[in-house]
Amino acid sequence: MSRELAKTYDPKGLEDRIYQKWLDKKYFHAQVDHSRKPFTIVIPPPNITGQLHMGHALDNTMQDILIRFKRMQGYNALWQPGTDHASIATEVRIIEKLKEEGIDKHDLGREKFLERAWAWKKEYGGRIISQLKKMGSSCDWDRERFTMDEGCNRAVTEVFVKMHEKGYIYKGSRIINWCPVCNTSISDAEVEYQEQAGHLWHIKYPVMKEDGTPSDTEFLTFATTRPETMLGDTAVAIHPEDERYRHLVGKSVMLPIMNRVIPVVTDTYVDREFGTGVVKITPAHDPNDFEVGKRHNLPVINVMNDDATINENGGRYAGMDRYEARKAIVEELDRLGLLVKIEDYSHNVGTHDRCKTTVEPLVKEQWFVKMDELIKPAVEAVKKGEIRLIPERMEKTYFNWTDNIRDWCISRQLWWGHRIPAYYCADCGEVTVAAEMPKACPKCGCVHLTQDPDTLDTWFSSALWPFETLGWPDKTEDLQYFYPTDVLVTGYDIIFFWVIRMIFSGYEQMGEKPFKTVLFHGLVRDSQGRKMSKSLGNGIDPLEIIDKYGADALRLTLITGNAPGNDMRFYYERVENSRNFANKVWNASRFILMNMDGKQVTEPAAADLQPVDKWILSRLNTLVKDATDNMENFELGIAVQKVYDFIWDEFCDWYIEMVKPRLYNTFDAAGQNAALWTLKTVLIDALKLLHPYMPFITEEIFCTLQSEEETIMISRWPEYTEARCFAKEENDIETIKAAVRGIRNVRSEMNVAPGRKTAVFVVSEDREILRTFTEGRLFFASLANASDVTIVDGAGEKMPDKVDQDAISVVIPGATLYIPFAELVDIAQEIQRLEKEKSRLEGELKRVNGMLSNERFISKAPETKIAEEREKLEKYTRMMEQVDARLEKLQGK
RNA sequence: GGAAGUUUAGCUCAGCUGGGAGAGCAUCUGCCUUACAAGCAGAGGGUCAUAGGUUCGAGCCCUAUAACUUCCACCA
Repeated sequence: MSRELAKTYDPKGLEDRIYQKWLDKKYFHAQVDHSRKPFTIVIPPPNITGQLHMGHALDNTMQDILIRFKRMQGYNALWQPGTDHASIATEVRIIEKLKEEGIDKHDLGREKFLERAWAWKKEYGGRIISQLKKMGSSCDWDRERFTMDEGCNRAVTEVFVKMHEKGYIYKGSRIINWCPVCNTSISDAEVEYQEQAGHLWHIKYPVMKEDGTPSDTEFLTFATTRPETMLGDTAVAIHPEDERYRHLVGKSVMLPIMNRVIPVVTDTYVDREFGTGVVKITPAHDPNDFEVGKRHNLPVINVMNDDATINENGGRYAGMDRYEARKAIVEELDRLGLLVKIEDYSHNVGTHDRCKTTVEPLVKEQWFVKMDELIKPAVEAVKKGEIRLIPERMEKTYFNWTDNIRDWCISRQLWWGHRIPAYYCADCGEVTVAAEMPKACPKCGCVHLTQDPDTLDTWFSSALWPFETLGWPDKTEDLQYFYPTDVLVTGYDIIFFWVIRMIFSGYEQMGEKPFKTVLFHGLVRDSQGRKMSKSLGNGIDPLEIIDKYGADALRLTLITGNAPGNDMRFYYERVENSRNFANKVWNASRFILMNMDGKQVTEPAAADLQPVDKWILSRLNTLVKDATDNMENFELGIAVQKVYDFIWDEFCDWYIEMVKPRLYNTFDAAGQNAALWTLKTVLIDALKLLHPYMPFITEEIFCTLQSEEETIMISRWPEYTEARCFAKEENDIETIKAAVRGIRNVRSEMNVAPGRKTAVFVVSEDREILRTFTEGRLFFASLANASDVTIVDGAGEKMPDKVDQDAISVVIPGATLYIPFAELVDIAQEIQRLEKEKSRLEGELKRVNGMLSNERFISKAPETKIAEEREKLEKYTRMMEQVDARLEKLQGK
């Protein structure tokens, strides 16, 4: 590769080229290697219907950072990719598409429908993958899996059969959530409650008299939000201790319209305080009523069809839609004089999270997973810290769900998905659960067997993802080596759907946790804090951002300034800033390359390294330690912020500027070499630290800089070393920086034209400080815009009188700087400036003295802290003396 | 009804185990200084929501309050 970089940073063209190179070189591929430690992440498989959105972008950026970091640290890093068939989401999309063509799913038939689905998968399944590649994701694409591939199918069947044998999976008639639009049952987790404005209808039923006829005068009044369900009422309930209704215990009421006599039952479920303290009981259409019905052996009368129209049990309302029926029934009750009143009422209505249709609780026969036993190891694991959730507070959410867990309804009346491996005998009705269809009914021996038409909840297969992708149910070497995985990165919004289910499945099937750590991130919202959604049209397409600013800039934007589990807002300004940073890195590198041009840069002798070189090497060394520590603790945003600050502030704005005079001094070859070597060394390590966050630009620069190296992505992660701790040099350079800042400050304050250079006198009694300035004289002069720097030993030499009188002075720790401005100096103003500095120092001294004179501080604070404060006291005292001396001189004039 | 989170500069947010309040953007001043105007140098701007408490010391820990957000439950 050439040793040149284009003049301006342009991610376009560069990123695709580099990604292709990585693919060609198989850098992402991981295989079992017992000489190295594995580090594994399985991707949350994106839906095949999906398009890359900001959530994916964030999720995958985080995973890629971790994987690249660990890979560089020498781990055998595997990022296992794949996609999810997304049963219901995909099926809904295909139905929509068929509808456009005027085709009904049922007319098409199951087989043809599945053909369409697989064609869909073929067409769109790869789209999201290519989009993930645009992000720079270093997944092992050779291992790409799909939740409905042959291996996953086997895993699903195996788990179903095994859990059925153990009694964890059963079929039962229970009240479930039904989506009348998608025409399927859904799990509790898929129900989303929405507050809706509705009504509370107060209705009365006539009490039955002794003679078996309904009373004209005695009624029981209650309130309901769903009057249409009265068609299925099989009782009216009151609280057993409710004095108001004691006389009605054991009696019956007449259910109007249906003209059915139904009992008055007593049940503690009834809240005496709410409404009239009377509840109508519809066991077939309300989960609570279902329970009441069971307790009192009430009949369950289902009055609704699957499409939420009233069925034949609803008498003359049969065939009517649920909301039409509601209206008509209320009207009829009104005509009958049984409608007492209508109140406005706002309440929560369960809707299907996919289509937002109001779900209908229905009694149906479905397959369930029994949760009480299965969940135990999953609870223990998090309690004992065997699985760590980040941030920790997610544990509360986790336990809130596990503590109130109910059996999981896993059967769906859908076609796209894993078909339930249960077979029914047409002759004797025997149910056989087996991996394959039995040749004959094991009970009656006949051959009239049919498979259950239902498929499984899409999360049933995702729950097995961490081990099925590594070869389970076979005992593969991969599984042995890469499982359990290390980190799961995902949004907190699917903790119930996915995280918990993976955990109990891992323990149940593997006898081992699926991952050690779960790293949660929040939602990426728009700049106004709203969720990005199609209906609002406020979504920002990551691909557009990549096209305009580059994947590196997008990645950096998503990972900075955000704590785990917190939502973030997306701003274009922030992407611009990230892009600007990339440009900064690019240009600094270009500068270094330009200066290296034609020169052989070699490791300098220790003596050739100047304090500035040691300073930046030492600062880098500290950065390596801090950033690595942060990354080990999953504090990715903090880590990269430190790298950012180091590169932009310390390296570019200070070190490069400090080193320029030496680079331009062609007479000192050794000094030049030391400077170039330091520049290059620091840049390379900084690039490495940045690589996981901004993989493309760092690769491009690294390879240009190190023409003999093929890639940065498997280069060695920098390590902290005592050999590069230079505390003294760090201190010295900080002093010079303080001097530079001080001078720039007064120059700016006094509006000195940048073109006007001035002499600077540095006066100190401290030999070390004198030496520091002597060694750094050249760059100090350049940074301070000085025409000439005179270093004066305050202990021996004397300042030239003229300078002393007409100069501005700046006090820094250990030294006083004089800048003779002649005509610009206004003594009164100068005194004022020094007085200001004096009062600042007084404040500091007051604080430090306050602490040090506090006996309790001295006796209780750690010694290092006390020593630190004593040093400050010393420093400020000296500075105060310097200011005082200067003031005395000026005022005495 | 239960729980969690948030409250820090004009805006959006960091602040990791308690030890002198930070960034980006925005604002103001001056600079096209031979890597970078996608830049450089300088400046202004904060009772860290409120009230208590613990501590030598609190943005950080504890208690209460307020506002906003989210999740869970679903009293018809």
